[in-house]
Amino acid sequence: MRPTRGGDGASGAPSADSSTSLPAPQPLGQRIRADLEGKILSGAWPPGHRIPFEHELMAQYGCARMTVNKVIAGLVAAGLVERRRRAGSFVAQPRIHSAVLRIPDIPAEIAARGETYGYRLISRKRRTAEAAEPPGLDGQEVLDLSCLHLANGRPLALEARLISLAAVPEAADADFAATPPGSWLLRHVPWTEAEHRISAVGASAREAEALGLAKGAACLSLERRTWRAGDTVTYVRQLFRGDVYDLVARFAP
Amino acid sequence: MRPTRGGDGASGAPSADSSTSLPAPQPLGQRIRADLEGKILSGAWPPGHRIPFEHELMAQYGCARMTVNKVIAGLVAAGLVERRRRAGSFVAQPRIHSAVLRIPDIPAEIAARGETYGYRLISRKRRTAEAAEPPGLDGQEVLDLSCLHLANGRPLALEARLISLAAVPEAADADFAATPPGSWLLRHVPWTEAEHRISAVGASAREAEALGLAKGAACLSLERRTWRAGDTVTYVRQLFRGDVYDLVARFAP
DNA sequence: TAGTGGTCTAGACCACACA
DNA sequence: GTGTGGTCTAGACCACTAC
Repeated sequence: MRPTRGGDGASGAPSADSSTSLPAPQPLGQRIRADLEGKILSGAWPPGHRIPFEHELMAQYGCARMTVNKVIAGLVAAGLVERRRRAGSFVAQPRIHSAVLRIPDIPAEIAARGETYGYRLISRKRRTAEAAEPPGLDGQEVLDLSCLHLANGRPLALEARLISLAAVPEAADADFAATPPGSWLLRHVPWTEAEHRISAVGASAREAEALGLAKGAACLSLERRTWRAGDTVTYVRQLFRGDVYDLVARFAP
Repeated sequence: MRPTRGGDGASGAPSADSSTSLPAPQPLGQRIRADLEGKILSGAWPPGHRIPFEHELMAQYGCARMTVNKVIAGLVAAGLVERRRRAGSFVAQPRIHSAVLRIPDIPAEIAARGETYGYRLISRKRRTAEAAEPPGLDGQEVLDLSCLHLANGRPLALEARLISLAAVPEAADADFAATPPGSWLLRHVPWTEAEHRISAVGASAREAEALGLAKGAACLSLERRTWRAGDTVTYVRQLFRGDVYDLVARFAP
């Protein structure tokens, strides 16, 4: 026995037939993972196809069941595979349904575009949220902020934000005249859940003026509610000029 | 030794002291996972905090290292934890930057809302894509489809789609008069990558007429390019009525 | 009822990063 | 060196479920 990698026996023959002189420097699990992913993503194993049983893969790769089990568990976590007891493991139906949407901090986004970020605080009020307002902040004391994000000196987005002072008391002392509230919150508040709503709306007269647009011009509205342990931390509505801002999501299963 | 769950020793006493008559029906790994997640999501362990070493968790839960290793690997896959050799494992910085955006099939989306789905094929042409067109289909033969999605009989979205006949030759024979191309493709074509672009635009005269809107009305534009192994499979632009359609993304780190 | 995945163990050797 | 995570093993018992 010449333990190639593992603790004792099994040798784990990295590749039963290393036809082209591959010393297989890659961990065996990763090689199995790459093999299975390749079969699935190339379409060789279409959705619904039953992948080999764990004991078959064990024999095929000459490894322990734990090894293939961990690999398949990873594929399940990645949404590529579904498992059913007694029946086997199957290639999952691809779900274009979900995509990873990058919603960067606006300052970071603008910097990434190579433009100069500008920020202006429009108003800052401390008040009690009313029942009719969108987030679940009824009756709570909130900080009500309005601000403008600029790229290369031109208005890009108008932001209206409520911060719960019950959830984030430190916000009362923060200097939002210099720091955008989004950036400040990202650094100061842990959160457990967020909901985004993306829609297209025509700018109101007031909004159009702030953004330098004509009334009714198409804008992208991004609303976000953030919770921590069931309590609403903040609600924000960002209104982007439709002519200069897109959201892009790149997704690989 | 009374092997409660594990193979041989360790006993793994599901709950060393079942003071309240809890038989701990939950697998130990899931309990550890829930404990660690709770600490992270509640903010008790803020971003950057070092979580206990594997050998510490082993001792704390009285289990094998493989068990805690698998748990932490899962947290890494979920983006909650980062690991550095020799240094330890750390709570990852939360990234609001990315959210899981559900982009369902339009028929499924409408059905989920409790409305009746309707579909109308507007045009179907077979032609050669020109160089100036958005996707990377220059010079390829494509199927050029235009169709309308309706909810409760009212127009909801206008769809323009190109399907590469090189990548999907079967599409030439598909009956898109009855089946929306998106649903057909989901069932027939594996894919490896997709890119979405979401923007707000004012409807053109032609688009406004198809959707029953006034010219210039704000619409949500969803563009999607889908690849398989580097080749563009399909490009689609769906134009939703801004007044009746939102995209919602719910996200937990 | 038989066979699948679900979970767990008590070790082991290795690579790597830091002191 | 020293200690961390990275990976792997050769078993084991259990729960569920399709047949």
